[in-house]
Amino acid sequence: MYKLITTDGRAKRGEFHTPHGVIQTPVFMNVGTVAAIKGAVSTEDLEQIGTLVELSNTYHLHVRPGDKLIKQMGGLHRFMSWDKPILTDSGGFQVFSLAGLRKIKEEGVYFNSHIDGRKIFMGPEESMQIQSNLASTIAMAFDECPPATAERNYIQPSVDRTTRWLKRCKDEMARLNSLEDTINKQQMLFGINQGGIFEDIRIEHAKVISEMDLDGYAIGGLAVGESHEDMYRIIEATVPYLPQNKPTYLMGVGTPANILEAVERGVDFFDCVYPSRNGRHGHVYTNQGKLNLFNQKYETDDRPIEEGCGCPACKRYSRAYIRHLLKAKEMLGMRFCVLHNLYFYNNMMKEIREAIEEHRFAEYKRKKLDGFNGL
RNA sequence: GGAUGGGUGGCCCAGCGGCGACGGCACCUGACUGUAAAUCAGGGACAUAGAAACACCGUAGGUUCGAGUCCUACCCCAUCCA
Repeated sequence: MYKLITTDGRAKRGEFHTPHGVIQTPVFMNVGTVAAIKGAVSTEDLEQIGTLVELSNTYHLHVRPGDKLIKQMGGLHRFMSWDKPILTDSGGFQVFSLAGLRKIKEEGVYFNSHIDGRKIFMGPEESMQIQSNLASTIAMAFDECPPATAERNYIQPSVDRTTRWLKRCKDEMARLNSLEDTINKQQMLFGINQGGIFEDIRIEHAKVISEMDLDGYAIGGLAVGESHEDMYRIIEATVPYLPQNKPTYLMGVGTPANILEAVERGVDFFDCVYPSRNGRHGHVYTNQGKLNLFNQKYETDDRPIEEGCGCPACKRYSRAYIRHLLKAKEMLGMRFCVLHNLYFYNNMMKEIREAIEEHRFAEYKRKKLDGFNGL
């Protein structure tokens, strides 16, 4: 259940109530695809860096260790010892990212496993069954995420099929939630809007799926190669056609600047691999922009990544030390960078929530963007 | 003193007459958006921010249209013998 606390322009400050607790929005979900945030980040760490929601992936957990195993181990929450909300992505993104290893049909998608090449079939029903076994808080509908380069005549039939798949997802989810041995009988389902960079297709699709009374709605298929201008234009055009009494989730986005722009356009949920992947690659976020700690100029830099930052890395360690760890390929270096970046994102969302509550989001956003220096 | 093997970017090394010199590591730089990513790409042998020109394989000669590659001498390193 989504409760709107206040608005500031089109920016929304809300609370999303789930069986695993309340999610304060806008929120950034921390991505742990295979039930682990890459970079040796533990569940205790997540508690320290202010993580509100963890995100995992249907396709990846189905391939390894297997959703049935996770069900046998009591579900994803128990398996990874995390009792706050978990959102599972449906495998729809893998239709995009593993494009070379799959075939799309009306019934679903045939993948060749990226691990051992074996055939895996995933359609809407399979995705829901897997997510039900994982027992995540929120399940995502199984969609096709087409690339930004896709033309109208590819996008339209793809979106139509995604709509048909969504109906099948909804029916299957209802069936699974009513079964005796389902772990999370209150599993929620978010639908996904598609339509590439074509506003009319996006809007039409938003209208159709809005009538399906789902728990939340996502905008998918962005940040897949289109320009920022196109991305912001599509968000701005689409959000008003999604239910305002439900959360809106912009999938896979993005940079701190992307998030600020999208919050301003009414988005509540975000996720992105940037903070963790960039962290592993030694790129760290600060309010003055992004630093590449591999750069020689940090060799003897005794300052923390960011002065005044409350993350476990900044409270104690210098840029020079972390650079050394990274250069020496010590996992600790990556770990510090990932912890810092996730803290930075989680903390920025907290600041965003406060700014909206105090109706000074526009000013907050402007100052933040000025500081980022094009981040 | 003798024998043998060897000296090629910061390091390890390929090369066996067409090389303006392969590869790895290290170094420098960049990319990464619902994670096939602790990954990927680019750079540099002298010089340069980069490009062009000039230059390059221990040193000095020689043979050859052409030499890192063949020959001679010398210097250095390693191992063995005295």
